[in-house]
Amino acid sequence: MIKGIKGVKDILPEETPRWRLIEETARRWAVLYGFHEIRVPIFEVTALFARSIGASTDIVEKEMYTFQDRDGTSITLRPEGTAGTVRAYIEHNRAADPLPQKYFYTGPMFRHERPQAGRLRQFHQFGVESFGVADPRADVEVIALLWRMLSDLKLPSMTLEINNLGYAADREAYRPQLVAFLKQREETLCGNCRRRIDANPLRVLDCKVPQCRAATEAAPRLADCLSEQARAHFGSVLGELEAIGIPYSLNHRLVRGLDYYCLTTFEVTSTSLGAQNAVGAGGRYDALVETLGGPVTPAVGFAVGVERMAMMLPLAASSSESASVYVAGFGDRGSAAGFSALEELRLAGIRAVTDFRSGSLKSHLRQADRLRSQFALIIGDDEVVKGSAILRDMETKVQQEVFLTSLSSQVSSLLRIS
RNA sequence: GUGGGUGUAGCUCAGCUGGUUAGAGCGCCGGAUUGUGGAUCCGGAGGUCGCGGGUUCGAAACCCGUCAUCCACCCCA
Repeated sequence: MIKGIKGVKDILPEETPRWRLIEETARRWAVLYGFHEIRVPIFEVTALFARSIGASTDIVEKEMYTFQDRDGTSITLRPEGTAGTVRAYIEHNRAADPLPQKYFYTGPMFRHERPQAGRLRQFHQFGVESFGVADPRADVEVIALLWRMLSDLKLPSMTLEINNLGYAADREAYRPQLVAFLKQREETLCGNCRRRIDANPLRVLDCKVPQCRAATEAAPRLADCLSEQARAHFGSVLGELEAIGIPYSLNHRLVRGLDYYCLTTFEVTSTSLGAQNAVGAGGRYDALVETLGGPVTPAVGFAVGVERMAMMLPLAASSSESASVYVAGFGDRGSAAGFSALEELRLAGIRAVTDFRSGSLKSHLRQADRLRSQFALIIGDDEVVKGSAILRDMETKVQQEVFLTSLSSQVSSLLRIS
């Protein structure tokens, strides 16, 4: 048997209503906040991701699905959505358009990781990117959208954590202080963190190993090295969040795994998720557009994991999609008439189904019951002779005769009454 | 990449310290007087016991390997 690829899941019909609820809710809120949908390719030239996400990040180092195109160019399945959106923004010279440049996207992302609860190799994100506005209220707008969206879905036990990463120059000033501090306690750190001291010291602060946490408790804080502008920016973000009633908690250890973030970074987690507890995350990335060859453009955005949101939504929340009419045609003439009636109802916009395998009225009604149809349209040979059919209300068992010549109009009016 | 758990019917699982034709519940199909569903009763279909070796008179069970899957580390959405 040919099976699906490891870490790549089918989303079966039982689950798709839940997915649609998530996607429709996200879309509705994004539009409400003035964002417009963009659809970018799921694969790009490898260099795009390497340059934007950061060469020394885990994603680029070991998690990308990279392969050679037929002409030898290196192609990568997108591991996240920001890089492609920024590429499109630059390529189509969207900066020349004076309208607010606010985009949202949704679709599959790919990372070669070991599958786990809430972690897949093909997973889905919904994300937004807001280009061109350095004002802290742009950060708040994006965070508010994220928070309102998740609240609307009534996801349980969510917390918003936020931190200030400052500008690149701030981090350059801070880095030697942190490295010096970490080198002193190198012995107490986990192997991973020892390697990080040189590669990406900020990440040590985000390590979950208890010894590392304890060792970095007294570490110098980035917050103390921040420039006046960085502090001011973050201060207004927090102020505006309070003004519009969005609860947050400061987390000075919060360091995102992608290199392009600066100033505001945030993450929404839930305790009801398991080990992979991040529902969504994002931040400001003022240098990325320029890094990728575009004009200097401040930007801020976030992405949420659709699977992780789905995990927290009850399966029962899915709306029923049962048909209104089950057509029970039986006998030689009856089943022929039933097949015509089925098509006629559908052309009239009535959701109608049948089961071609069923030959007896009994098995038809059993199917109608199982499919939770509102009505059964019974057509046997006797009815065909009379030029009529019987419309049975499956719940009240009330039956009514309808004429085959005016079938769809009669059925629609009866459907409207019930 | 590193650990640990689990692989028996479509689904959830049982199968005692190795013993004959591998089971249950749910689901599915059919029947219980002639053309009326759900409940009940009866019957039926459906399984290379993940795969490959080995031990044994005999393996679903024990051993080795392998694959898959789940959870955790790591990392992140």
